[in-house]
Amino acid sequence: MSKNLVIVESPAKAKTIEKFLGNDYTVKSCFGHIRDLAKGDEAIDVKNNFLPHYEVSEDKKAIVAELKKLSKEAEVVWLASDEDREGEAISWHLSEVLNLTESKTRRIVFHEITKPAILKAIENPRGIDKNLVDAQQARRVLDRLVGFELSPVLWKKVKANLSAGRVQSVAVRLIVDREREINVFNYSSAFRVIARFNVSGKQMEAELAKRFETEAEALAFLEKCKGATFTIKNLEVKPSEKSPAPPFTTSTLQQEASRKMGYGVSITMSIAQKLYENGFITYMRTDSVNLSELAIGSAQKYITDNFGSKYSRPMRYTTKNDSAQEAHEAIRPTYFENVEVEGTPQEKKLYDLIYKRAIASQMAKAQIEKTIATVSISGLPDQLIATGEVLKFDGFLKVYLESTDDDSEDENSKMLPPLNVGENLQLIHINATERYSRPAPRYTEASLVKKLEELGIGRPSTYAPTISTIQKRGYVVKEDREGKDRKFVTLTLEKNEIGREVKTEKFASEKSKLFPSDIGMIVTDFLTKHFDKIMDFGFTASVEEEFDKIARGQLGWNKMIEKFYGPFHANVINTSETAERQNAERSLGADPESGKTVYVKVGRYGPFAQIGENSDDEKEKPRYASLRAGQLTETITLEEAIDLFRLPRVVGNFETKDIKAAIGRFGPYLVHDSKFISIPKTDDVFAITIERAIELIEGKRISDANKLIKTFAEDEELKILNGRWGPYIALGKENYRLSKTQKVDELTYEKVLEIIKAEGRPAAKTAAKKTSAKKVPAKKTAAKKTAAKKVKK
DNA sequence: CAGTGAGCGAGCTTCCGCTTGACTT
Repeated sequence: MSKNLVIVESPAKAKTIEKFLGNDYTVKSCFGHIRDLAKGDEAIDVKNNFLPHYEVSEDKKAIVAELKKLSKEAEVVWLASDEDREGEAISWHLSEVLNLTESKTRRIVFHEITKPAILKAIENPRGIDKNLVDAQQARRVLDRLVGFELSPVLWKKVKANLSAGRVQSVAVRLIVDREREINVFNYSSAFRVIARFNVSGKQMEAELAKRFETEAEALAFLEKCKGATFTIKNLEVKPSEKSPAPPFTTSTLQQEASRKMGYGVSITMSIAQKLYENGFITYMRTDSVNLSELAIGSAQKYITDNFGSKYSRPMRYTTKNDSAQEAHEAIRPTYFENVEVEGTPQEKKLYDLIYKRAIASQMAKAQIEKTIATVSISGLPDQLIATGEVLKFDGFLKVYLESTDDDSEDENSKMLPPLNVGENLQLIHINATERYSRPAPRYTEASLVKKLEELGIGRPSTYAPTISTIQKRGYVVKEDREGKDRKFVTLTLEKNEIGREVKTEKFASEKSKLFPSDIGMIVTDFLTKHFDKIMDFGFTASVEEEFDKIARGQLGWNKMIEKFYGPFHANVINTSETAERQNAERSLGADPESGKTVYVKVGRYGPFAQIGENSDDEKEKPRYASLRAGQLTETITLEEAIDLFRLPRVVGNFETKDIKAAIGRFGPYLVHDSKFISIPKTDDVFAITIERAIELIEGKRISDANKLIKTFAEDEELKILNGRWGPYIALGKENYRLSKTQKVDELTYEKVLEIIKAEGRPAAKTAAKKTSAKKVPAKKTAAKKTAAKKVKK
């Protein structure tokens, strides 16, 4: 048995480090925290100075037993968990659980997994920093107290199974606040004027510096431009430069993968996890932009060898974020020589992104020459401005261009044709187009992570789980919304005549955006009203300051918790006793048909509308109807609510049974003889005729009849069915895929069993994964081609 | 899978952070 036992957090890390150290060292992983607060409400002894009761987690018992055995046999145990608050606590828990004596234990830390860093760490051991451990205990205890005292208040006042916490509740609040901003947003429009000229065979555009608030003003301007002369009055050439972005942290990786590939944050993390486990990239949960000296050196070598030394610009980035703990390196390829790696298409794509971002961060700035041309208009004081950009030196743009969140109207700078001061331009046309202002955009998963990181809320390891939690609780939904039509006016001056056109555009269409639900809004309002301190965006930052004081030994952790818990707990008790039950009830007005009041509120099965009062009288019973997806009790109008009661509606009678039309969870449907038939998007549920309904029913009968291809005498659960993607095997409720080359006639019972066995899991899942991979928009990842031609501002 | 909208009443839910598999929800 080896003399030294080294314990790190991650097994992949253990494997790497073992190679750096000699035979005298055994390197094991503890897989993160080995102990946590006990499950129930008794985990913290509030009356006894908040004494925490820790338990070894069920899934860690085996590894703890192994570590116990190995540590007994070893002469020295090296605790090499991460150098941050959580890492220090992991080392402390290890020393407690493994009964390590001080003389036998060494605490070591390193920020990068390179041989020199590890060897240097071994030479500089220290003891466990108990102050830092206490800061972690304060963090842990505070989160438990907040979460486990607030959640039950919600069960009592809103709905069962809900949850609240320091991180998740603020995340939901951000989304609720943003939604309301959008709801009350005042759309205003103004006329944007763009002139197009012909300059010795080439075209160029110039924009008026100001916009006109009204159509009349825009029209008056165009009138004055009739017959005017357009002259280049001034040319200004300004050199400028563009710097590469720092290498990825967890948050920036999630943002770019979302913008460039359309991945949700948890997809990105699981792909990155695979790349890490395969040794292709460094650790993917990090808040640091730091690169090891070794990495900087090898990037420099790669860039010089492949692009030339003028492309190399070794750069050490520093983190701006206060809350960063920087226990790891930035996310980078382990070897810059690996331009590509083996793996799934998704893994290859994400690797490519990480690779390019890291290498670009070590490359020279791009040199850009910006030209601003001012165009005067005879007889008018106004001027038009044309801007152009020429890329003088591409630098890092050779490999990578960061994208931005705001999809603002494309102001892609173009090259200008050669121009001279005093030159008269030949006008093609001038457009004055009505443009609308836009509210702040709704959050995507990734832009929410960005916001949370800015506020110092949450950690790299929790961003993705937090986003899942708030969706799982039903506070937030991620979905697409179809845009609405809006009219806008375009005035055009061409050949000295002014034309007017009214066009239609879609606006407010959304793709994979986060929307609050009624419950999300109710819970946010309730918590903000009664627990404003915890819902404050600065709450985490202020407790972090206290944790830092604890870490510096200036404040006892129990003292800090006591100060917080006193008023908090009193507030919990008070709210629990006095606050009313929340159901977001709202009266919308009178139903024009019956004169009864129309309400909306949230019940056990979700939000619904109600006509008439609750009453004991059988005849006076109110009518109910569920709200549809996307409708909120907060914003639904009386008309929309009344509309809900038009369904289900009897379309007519067919084969002695009624056909009813309604809208369910999966959209509009018909029901006839207790069979359900979806109504296609091209039909209107409210207007569908009996003839059309019968046609759909008969169509469904035919496709159902064609569905069954083959049955087996041996097992009546087993069938060959015809589905959307061709024939497949159905066994009970499980489906299995058939290969394309498989001829259905040749399928015997034995053959089918063989296929099922080989598959090992239902075909439906695999198929779903495949399509989702395909759905990802094929946006340009390679900045290579585009970057050489233009630079996006 | 899809309609419901109640209150005689059991026992459950829940936090944030650190790590990966096991596993078909």
